[in-house]
Amino acid sequence: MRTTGTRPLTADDVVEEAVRIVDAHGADALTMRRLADELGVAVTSIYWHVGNREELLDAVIDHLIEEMGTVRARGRGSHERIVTLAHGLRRTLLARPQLIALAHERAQTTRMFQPVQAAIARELEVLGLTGADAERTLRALQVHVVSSVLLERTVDRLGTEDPVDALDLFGFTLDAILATLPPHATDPS
Amino acid sequence: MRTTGTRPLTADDVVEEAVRIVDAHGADALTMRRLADELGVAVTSIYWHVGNREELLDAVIDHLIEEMGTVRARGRGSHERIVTLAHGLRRTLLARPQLIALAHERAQTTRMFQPVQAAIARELEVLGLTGADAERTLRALQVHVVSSVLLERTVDRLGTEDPVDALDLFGFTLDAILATLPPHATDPS
DNA sequence: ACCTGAACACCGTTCAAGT
DNA sequence: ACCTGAACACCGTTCAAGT
Repeated sequence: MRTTGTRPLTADDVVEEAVRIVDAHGADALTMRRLADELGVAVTSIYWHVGNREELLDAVIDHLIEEMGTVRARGRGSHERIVTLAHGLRRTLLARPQLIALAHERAQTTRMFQPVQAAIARELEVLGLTGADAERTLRALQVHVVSSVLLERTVDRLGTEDPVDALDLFGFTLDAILATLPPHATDPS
Repeated sequence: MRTTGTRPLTADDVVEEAVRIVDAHGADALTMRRLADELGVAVTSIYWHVGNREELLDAVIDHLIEEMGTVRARGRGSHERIVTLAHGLRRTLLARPQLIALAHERAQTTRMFQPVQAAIARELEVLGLTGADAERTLRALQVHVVSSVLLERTVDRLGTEDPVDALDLFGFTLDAILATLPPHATDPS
């Protein structure tokens, strides 16, 4: 809630309140009328600041991605560093289920991968992977992280008695992808 | 459109018309009023047959999955047969974008994997994989197929100049997963 | 530049009433 | 058993009007 002073409303005020509602109650709960109420303003004034609901939701995605702290690589070997980056991003994203749902709805999923993209590309270069090969591995990792997170957020409970743990499954395929990479010269393996 | 006779409306009539609308114009276009109009009936009569919109959408998913033809394994080796099953399911699902979107929205994604589940499990058994190990590989393949398809339907064009082909990417990770499997005794490798 | 109320064209759902 | 119209409580958006 913005301060109750006489300062005029800004687009940022609107987006921040929208983020608050989406975070707390999901994207469906973000109606223009509710948003206006929460801001203590007429519905129509929202439109002056953010255009319409579509544009507002895109702004909300941007805001949520910016809020995500930087994911850091750990360990010495590049394989290990990539594993920690992938797991780190997965964890960070799963903590923001509304972002995941929203980004998917609005076909903006790949933007969720950006916070680690450069870091992983750097590690691939250390491994001597460049050009099309690096591109392909990078995309494979992107699809794996983003889509796993996408799916994990919507699993219907399977009929099976002995459910496989999602984290374990994530690591399994991640390892399989990394096994296609060349071992690093200074890798202690 | 059902025949214009005096026969009373059935739940199947409603679901079939709903499938038609979803297939042609997407799930958003499926409003109770439009559906009623298309059936030449009052809105309220829909509720008598299918409960409400939620239940109707679940029925639509069931219908769409049933409509999907059986995916068949090809080739002699189990590795090859699993590859063809995975690719076949992927192709079949991608031909039904509305199913994918709908199933995801309604947290029913894993049902899309059912048409090939038993067939893949059989191949894993041939490879000597049983119990928890088989379960894990099966789930990894499920996550891979379903989530790839999920993501592929919503890719925002990436900024990169030289886009990696989605099919190639799918095969790349699929191969990586299969590389973790034991080679079959009678496999001609 | 910023905000308002009224109005339009939609939604899903309920319910009492008809045959 | 099956279908109806009226009504309720919502939506997003536009637009002319205010300051």
